[in-house]
Amino acid sequence: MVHNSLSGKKELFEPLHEGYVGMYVCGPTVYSNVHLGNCRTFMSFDMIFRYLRHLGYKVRYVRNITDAGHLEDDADQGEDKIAKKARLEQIEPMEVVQRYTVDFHNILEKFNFLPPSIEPTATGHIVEQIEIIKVILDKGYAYEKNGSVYFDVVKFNSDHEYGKLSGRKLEDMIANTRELTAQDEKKNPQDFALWKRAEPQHIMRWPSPWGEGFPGWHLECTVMSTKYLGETFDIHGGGMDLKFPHHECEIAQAEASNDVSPVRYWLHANMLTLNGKKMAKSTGNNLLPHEIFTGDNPTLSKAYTASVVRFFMMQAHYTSILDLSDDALLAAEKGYNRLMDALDLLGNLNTGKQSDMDVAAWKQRCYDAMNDDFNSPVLIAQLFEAVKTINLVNDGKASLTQEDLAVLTEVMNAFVFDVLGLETRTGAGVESNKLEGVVGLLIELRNAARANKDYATSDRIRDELAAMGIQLKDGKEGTTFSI
RNA sequence: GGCAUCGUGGCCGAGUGGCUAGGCACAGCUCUGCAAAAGCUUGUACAGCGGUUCGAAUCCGCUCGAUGCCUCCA
Repeated sequence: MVHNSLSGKKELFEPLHEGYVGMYVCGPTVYSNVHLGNCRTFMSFDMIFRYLRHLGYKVRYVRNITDAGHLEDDADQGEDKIAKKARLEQIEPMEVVQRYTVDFHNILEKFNFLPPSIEPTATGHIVEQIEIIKVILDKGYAYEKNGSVYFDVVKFNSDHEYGKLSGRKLEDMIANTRELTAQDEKKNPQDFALWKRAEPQHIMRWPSPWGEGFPGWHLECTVMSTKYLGETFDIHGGGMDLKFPHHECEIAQAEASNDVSPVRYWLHANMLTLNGKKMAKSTGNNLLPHEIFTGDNPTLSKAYTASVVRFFMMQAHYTSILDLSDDALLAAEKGYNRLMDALDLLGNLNTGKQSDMDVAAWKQRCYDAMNDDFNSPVLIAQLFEAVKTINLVNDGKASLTQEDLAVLTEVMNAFVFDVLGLETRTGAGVESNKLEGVVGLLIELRNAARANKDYATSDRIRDELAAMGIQLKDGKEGTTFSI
């Protein structure tokens, strides 16, 4: 079952071709550092991609990079975002693209994203974009004006339905349009650009039948999705904010050129807010992904690992608004640690003659959760049911048969690592090995002091390490530490 | 102003017509030289007001509030 934005309901998911899934997700416009909310969207689809693969589907996952054509405002009067940034920073447009594409990939790698099957760029598909504009022009759903080509929304709406995805009616939109200045070229304010004439100072430009220019936003997604997935494909994803106008325009372009509705299931990931408010650079209520890893932001009390953030995001359903705050991350970190502690125990549990847990039923509940519109929070609740059992078995208060433990281990690993994409807490690296040695020595000294009842010394070691942020944990099998 | 989504216990966050979500925090217990850590146990909430129903957090209506889009932002 998936939630289809087109119908507003949960529908049974049936791929177009049995065993295969085509999925397209609107990628970033690479003109600045990737937005944390954007990361959440991609993480949701990464989880969906992972789960579909886990179920055995052969998935072709296409996520584009928009490196041209995203105009500054939807009145289509603005300037290409990338060109603008390049001008401001006095560098080549492709230098901007390169810099932020690399940043995007770095951040996603930290979050343990699976790479998509294809990651096409808008600039790599200028020819295809020009071709589709010709088709739309031929069919009469677009018009050229002074070297620019606009999509004729009113014409399209006369024999198609514009606004069906976002629940808007063209008449309402016309009634609510503000007066915009310099709206001379478009027949209607709702029309959007397929091709924009490049002004003389514009540095991103390509030749076309209508003169030198650059493609309009929306078009690259239509072109690249149909090129790699076909005229109709299974899943189209993106952030909720792209529902209108971007996805609406994609539907219009595809229907105008191919006469078929392009997407069977529209999936929209909801927004991420920060401390209850939307993130915006202008208000300072903003948090960059790398600032979470360093803790270098006024809203955070400390740094968090990528897996903790990922766990935090997976604890909310992808269609719900999620509010990020320091308290919420702190809580998520503890829950994540508890999950990982249990996973560590899994390898050396004693098995018994009977099981105090119905592992088969539990496994089914895990799949039921994910089959219900990828309900990762319910899945996590189930995983914690297993954590409880693991801890009880570890304490000798419950038992599992060898077979059940094997199933439990397999299912836990599959969901935690393969589907949710979490990673273990690794302190790998030379520096941390040294640190481990040093702290290990201090632990030895402290335990020696404790054996001698020299508590002044033992407490001094413990408390001073604590002051440095290193916490000692006395367990049954000895003392461990965490930072 | 229009459209959309949503308002759940101290906090985060599932559920969506009758049966304990889960995590964090708090409390109690176990463990411990004392702690911390860890483990176990407990906690009965659904914005407000009406309505439908044998029964509503869950459906309908209204009010209030939030978030998103409509205008750059995922």
